[in-house]
Amino acid sequence: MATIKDVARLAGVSVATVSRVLNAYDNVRPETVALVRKAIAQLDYQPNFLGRTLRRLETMKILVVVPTISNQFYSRVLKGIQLAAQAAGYHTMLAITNSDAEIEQEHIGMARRKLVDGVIFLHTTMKAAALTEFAASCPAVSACELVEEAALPTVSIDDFRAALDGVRFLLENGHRRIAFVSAGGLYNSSRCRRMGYERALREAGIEPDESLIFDEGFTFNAGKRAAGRLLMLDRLPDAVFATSDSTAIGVISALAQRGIRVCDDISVMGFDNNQIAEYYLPPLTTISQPQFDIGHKAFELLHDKINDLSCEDRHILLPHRLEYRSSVKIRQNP
Amino acid sequence: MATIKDVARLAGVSVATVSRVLNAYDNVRPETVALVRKAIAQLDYQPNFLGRTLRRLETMKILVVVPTISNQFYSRVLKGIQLAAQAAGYHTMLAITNSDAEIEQEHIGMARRKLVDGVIFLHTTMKAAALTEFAASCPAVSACELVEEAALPTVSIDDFRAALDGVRFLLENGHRRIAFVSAGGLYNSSRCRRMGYERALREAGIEPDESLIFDEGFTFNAGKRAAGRLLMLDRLPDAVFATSDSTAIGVISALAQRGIRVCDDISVMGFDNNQIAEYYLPPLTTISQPQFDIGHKAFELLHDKINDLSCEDRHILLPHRLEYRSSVKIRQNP
DNA sequence: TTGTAAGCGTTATCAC
DNA sequence: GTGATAACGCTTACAA
Repeated sequence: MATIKDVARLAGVSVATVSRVLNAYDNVRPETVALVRKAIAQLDYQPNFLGRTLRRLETMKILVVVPTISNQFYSRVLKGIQLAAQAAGYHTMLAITNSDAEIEQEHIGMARRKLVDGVIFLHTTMKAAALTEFAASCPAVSACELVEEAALPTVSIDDFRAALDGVRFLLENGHRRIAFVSAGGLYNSSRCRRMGYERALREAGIEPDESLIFDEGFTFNAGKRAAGRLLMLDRLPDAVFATSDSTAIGVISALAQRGIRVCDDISVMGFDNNQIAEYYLPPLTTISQPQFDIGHKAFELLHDKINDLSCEDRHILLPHRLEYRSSVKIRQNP
Repeated sequence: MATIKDVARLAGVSVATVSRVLNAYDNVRPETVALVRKAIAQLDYQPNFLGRTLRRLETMKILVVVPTISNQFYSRVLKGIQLAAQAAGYHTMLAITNSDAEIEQEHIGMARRKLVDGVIFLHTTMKAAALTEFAASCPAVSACELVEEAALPTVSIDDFRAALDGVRFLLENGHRRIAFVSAGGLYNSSRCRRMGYERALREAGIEPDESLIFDEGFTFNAGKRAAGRLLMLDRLPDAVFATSDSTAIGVISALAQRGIRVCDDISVMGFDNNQIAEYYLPPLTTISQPQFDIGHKAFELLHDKINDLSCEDRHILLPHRLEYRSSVKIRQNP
């Protein structure tokens, strides 16, 4: 493998000059540039970025810490991050944690060992104090989760508001007994959504009923488990508000096996607006999150931090949107 | 940020000794080890891996080049890779190409610039010659695609055989006019599957009919487009063999909008066995690929190459399996 | 058992 | 404009 020295020797110049050419400095004679270019081509030389990295103490890499990539929600956010990162010349590394706090800790050691310039957390389970401590030593951003007390930039939707809107929609359409299927208290976003759910009920004069609240996780299987528990109730609720499309689908699929048809017998609402929400049968009513934008903005915030560790921590809220499809029975206006 | 020098100074030893302690050499006096450990703790020292990386000329990183991560198939393969890599002390980087050859080329430059120790391609669109050339300069493995003529290790299922089995199953159950919906000639795996499809038909004395073959891609949308074209035929086929679950779902969903019910009116078979195949309504009959194992094996092959570039190129075929679910109408035995 | 010093491939700071 | 040369943080002969 040719190095910068080989190029310098062949071109009859110093390594400093080669470096200047490589980095497009403008204080090199055009003839010299040509000479160096020729040597580079002749040797098929590719700069070794490790040298530059060590010298500059920057890796041009970021780490994205994500619970899973099996859910399309994360792939879309990742795509937003990746495109923004790429445009800024950064490469993206991925750490999958399965929401395991220990694995999460292990991976963020990478940042401390200078393997990456910054970290984006998606739906982290880290608590405010830990996040603050970490962010003090390394540029970091929390996406999808707004942890108000933590001192780091965040970008997410307004989860409270989104759940409020969703449940209000169900109530407006005549559904009164509404079950809530969520990932539980592990995530701040889940807690906010639950508060939104409860607020909407109380607004309608309904006291939240613990027996209608199911914390099972955010997977297909979680939905299936929740449906199993729903079926053990004395009577089915009018509607289910699920905090992810996967969970909603798990619920619908399990109910279908018992011959219960969604929309006719019970309404189900999802969250995220993954592609499958559109293609499922029945298509899912869901709260749409701007997944790509969340990712894009997350990188932007991180980039700002990398360039200036002391810059202000912004908390960005992006808009959600209720996407109506036929999994929810609506009141017919006469 | 403390460096190895700071630790050495504080512990009153040389940097060489600190390095020995860090790398757990056994020729250091226990008292000295203790001294160094104390200094490390006191300074909260974290070794900067860039130094080691440059010195050893190894990054302990691999790059996975993948068309998309929106399809759960890839997330599962990735999980297999990542777990195997992690166990061997490697970190995983991700490059998403959208099957764009140019983007693919750009990313593999990373390997040449020594940013990674090796590359795994998932469903690459690179041709045999290009793969061979690349693999000659950098440890590389092709997963999901068996490119027989290329000189690099591969791991995949036997795509010809898998399609053969799938279509035979449809034929055995009385379906005669069978449409084929695939990603087209871009991938070698698609070509093999098509050959399997045609072979199965010919075995049954049926001449493949070009008007029943649709090359639209492997997304939900591709399935939707294919369904649009299916509906323009004089009469619907008995069954559809789709080469991915997403495509199959796209087909089913679009047909449903026209009131055509899968299983009763037409049978649809998928490929991959993503989770959604189990949770869809109707649940999908599909060819199951051992996604996790493909990923795991791919890393194993790459690891062998990294340790010995001259090691033999193995072509590993992993077993597939037909998963029967209700999207296919089966012949009732009397 | 420990220390000295030469590198790994770059870039940056000086001189000239 | 260009060239020496010192750094970046670490590992590893070799010497002691």
